[in-house]
Amino acid sequence: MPVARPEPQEPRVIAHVDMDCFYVQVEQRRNPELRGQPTAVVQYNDWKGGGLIAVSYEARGFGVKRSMRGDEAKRVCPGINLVQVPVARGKADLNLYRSAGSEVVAILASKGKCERASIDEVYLDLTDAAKEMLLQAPPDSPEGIFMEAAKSNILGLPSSDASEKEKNVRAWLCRPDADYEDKLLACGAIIVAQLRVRVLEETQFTCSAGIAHNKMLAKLVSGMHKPAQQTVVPSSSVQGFLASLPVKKMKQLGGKLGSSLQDDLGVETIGDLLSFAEEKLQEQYGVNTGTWLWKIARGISGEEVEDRLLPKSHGCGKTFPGPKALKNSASVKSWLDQLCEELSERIQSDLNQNKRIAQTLTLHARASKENERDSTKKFPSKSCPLRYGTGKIQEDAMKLFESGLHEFLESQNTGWSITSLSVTASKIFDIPSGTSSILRYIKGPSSAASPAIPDSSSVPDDPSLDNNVHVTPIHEEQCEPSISEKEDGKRYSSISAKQCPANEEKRIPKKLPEVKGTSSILKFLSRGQSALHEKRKSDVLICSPQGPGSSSEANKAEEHNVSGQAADRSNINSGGEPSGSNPWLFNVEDIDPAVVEELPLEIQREIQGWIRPSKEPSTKRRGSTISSYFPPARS
DNA sequence: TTGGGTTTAGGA
DNA sequence: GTCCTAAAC
Repeated sequence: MPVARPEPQEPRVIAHVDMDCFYVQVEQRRNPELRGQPTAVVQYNDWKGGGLIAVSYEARGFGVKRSMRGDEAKRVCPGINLVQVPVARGKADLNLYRSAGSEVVAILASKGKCERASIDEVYLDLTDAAKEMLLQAPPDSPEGIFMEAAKSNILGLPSSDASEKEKNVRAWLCRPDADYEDKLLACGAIIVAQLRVRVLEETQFTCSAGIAHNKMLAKLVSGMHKPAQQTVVPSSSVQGFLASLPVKKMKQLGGKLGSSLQDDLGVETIGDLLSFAEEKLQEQYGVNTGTWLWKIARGISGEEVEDRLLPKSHGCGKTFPGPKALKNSASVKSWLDQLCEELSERIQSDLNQNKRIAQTLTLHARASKENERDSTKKFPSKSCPLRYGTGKIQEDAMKLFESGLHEFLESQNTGWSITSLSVTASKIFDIPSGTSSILRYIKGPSSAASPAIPDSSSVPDDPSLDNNVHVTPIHEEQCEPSISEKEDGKRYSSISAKQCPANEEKRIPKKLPEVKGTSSILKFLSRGQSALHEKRKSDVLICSPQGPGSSSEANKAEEHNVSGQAADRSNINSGGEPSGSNPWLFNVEDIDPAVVEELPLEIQREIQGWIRPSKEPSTKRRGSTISSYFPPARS
């Protein structure tokens, strides 16, 4: 349910930028012969020609719709070019479009706060830039307005023909007698026009945009004049605009809530909402949603533009419709392996390129039982701490699946079939710059010179340091946690030394001190050059993923692993290596527990306080202090 | 076979 | 914290 946010007092300048039929444009850049032609991007094509996921404006002219199949599109537009989404590991591979989206974001983020809203949309908060322009170089003459800005659409600005429209727009954009708000908006429109031109020049992609005083209005109009145009919403035109806007067009009202508004309250347009008291809306939809509805009817939306250029999670999934449904563990496993392979690759590049670590692995599935059409029961999603390494992710995902399947079947002996599978990596945190690896903490700065693929023998102890933990890199399948099934069905992971050949000589930790209830741990430790209490800080990052079975309440996980990662190494696994071989990720099972016990008490206490961050860090500052990233440990 | 694959958000 | 649903593109 939507929630109203407190709105800032000062007027803001917010833009929503939306790429025009983005996937098509990406394909047209790859193959310029497709430019100007009716084109659509389809994924898969064996069944009815594949599903359309993007349609060029030329094809739309023929009546081609996104809801169509390839065959249908061919029927209404025989000349259409159907381009297939790349397939990797038996599933659609969207990486091409993701990276094209990043190119655009990189440009749009240059003028102010930028929020990646989806693969092809961003919000911008241009308030500061607009104020700056108003102060330093306000638009003053109609002729001085450059073309792209002059082609803007100003909501509520009347004009009879095209040439008069442009004249009026030019005049509006530099009206000396305008309100402060309108002047800011005019500057915003100019900035957005400049940005859109840059996007086109540097990526060959066109986009459309909305410019308004809040996200809601910017979003509502960004698609109003497409393609390759922008629309401005002056405050004076808001009420008139909303008065006739069908409720379903409003973001958040496209589904059940919007239907309920129509069916239960007889509300057809946003304007119709004005006749309902806030209290009335609250009793119908709850306090939060009620207030939200009351406000949007008045064009009020306090939602802020988040400063975030990267996605908050990574997921991959695939559906297995009808006859393709998976009916045994072996086929589930092989598909899960494929999905996990892709996921692993993606979180690995996120780590390498963006210095971010994901903490949670979640498995979703849809299932039905044999003989039971419309089995109401849902397949429960399951999650666990995310451990880096393709093999580990595959292993953990399969365990999650099995656990979900048990619950789904409720010990009935019926057959089942899986119609969709997906795995998601979430709770992603920045590794702040200036951190060094667990190696550096444990072994001192010299360890930075470790070989690309070190093993325990190549990382000799340094007797000059009082800390001498043995660390070996993760090798795929090298150290396998054994999962034991208890009577209650809960799983507990444990590790035995003999399963970990590289550590035969070492004692494997039965448990790492008091890392309880957590899935993964990110924690800085401070230490001085030689003495741990020295003021000078050289930060150490440690993250500690466990596996399935260790994340929930009654959990008595007996063992935990830690992986540390050298964030400040420039050549950190550059270029997306197979995840299992990142020499800068370590598992705690590879660390000699005796050494942990030998750590200074101060550090041992720190370790005992390790706990996953309870909330999103309060700020997104990079390189800030420990406490601002990680709230104080509880227990 | 419900456009498929993702991503985000809020509430229980 | 986990899991679910709604919604969007």
